[in-house]
Amino acid sequence: MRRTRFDEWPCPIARTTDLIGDWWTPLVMREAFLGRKRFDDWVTALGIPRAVLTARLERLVQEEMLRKVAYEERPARYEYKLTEKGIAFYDVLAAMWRWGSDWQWGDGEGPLMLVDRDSGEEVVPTVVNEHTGERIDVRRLRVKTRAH
Amino acid sequence: MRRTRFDEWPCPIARTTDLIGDWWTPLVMREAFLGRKRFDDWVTALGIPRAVLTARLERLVQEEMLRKVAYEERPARYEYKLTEKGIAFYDVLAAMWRWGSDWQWGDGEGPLMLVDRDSGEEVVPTVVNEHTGERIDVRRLRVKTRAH
DNA sequence: TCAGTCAGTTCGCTCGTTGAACTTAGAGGA
DNA sequence: TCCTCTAAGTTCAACGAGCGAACTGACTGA
Repeated sequence: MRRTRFDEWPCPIARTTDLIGDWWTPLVMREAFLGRKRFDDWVTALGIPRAVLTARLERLVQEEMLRKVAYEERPARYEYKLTEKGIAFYDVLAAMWRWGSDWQWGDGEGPLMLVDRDSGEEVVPTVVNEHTGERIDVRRLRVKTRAH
Repeated sequence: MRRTRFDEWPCPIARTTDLIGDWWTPLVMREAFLGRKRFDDWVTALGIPRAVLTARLERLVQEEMLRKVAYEERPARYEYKLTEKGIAFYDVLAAMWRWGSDWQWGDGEGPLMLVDRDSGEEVVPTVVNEHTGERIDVRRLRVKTRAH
């Protein structure tokens, strides 16, 4: 049977899960942020099967996270550019980066760090409440239907 | 063939992808944050196939995001409690929540909101640099190996 | 005795992922 | 002319994973 789809569920976590629950997809986006634009860039960098990459890129284009642009006409050659929606997705990767660095290494610190390209200072992603600037305490949270 | 594993890759995004790339897993965690503790709670709330839930709970226990605790001896009955690592994972779900709310609905605003249990005020997750409190600009980022 | 609860397991079916080979359209060199 | 190379895919067989439904085992309560 077909995998249960979540992309019409009325919950933002469910819809996002539907997208990144496709195996490889977050890594395809990670590579896009590292500047990969072409089919073989991803194949080489990730070792992703070509048929899978075809499917993932198609989905990401359809979701308007990437835009497929011809950079050569004869023969037809394409590259994939991040859209505004795709760029915004970096926040999700940054949260994964932080949690993964904190908790997925035995000694409590991952081997890689993010730094500012100019100043060289470390950038440490953290999730806060936009209104207060404070970290979010799940135990004080409730879900509410937005009035329309 | 076996799905390519990312859980030993030296990148926090890859390792986190390996975990949440398992179909259903982020939703299992979402339900844990809503207070689900027992096997049939998840089956009822999500409609997840029982065999899949068994596999997901096993993985989450092995990853130490949930702890399996007997709440009854005869017959043996278990519940699953969030650990510190599991609670920390909320940040990833919050980032997914925010991005999903902003971008996965046509009109730019999801149907649900997070509010403070006491004050009733809206809580809007956002990802910032912990050192500056400012949003992260991907174009100014570089990845660096941590010196050990 | 019989229905109900809970936490799973088992099963047959289908879908998705994998690695390798192949395709198509052109460029550049001997 | 022929050969090799590049880029962006497509095709294919094998196999692992997800699907729904039915079943199990240990108990409880009517």
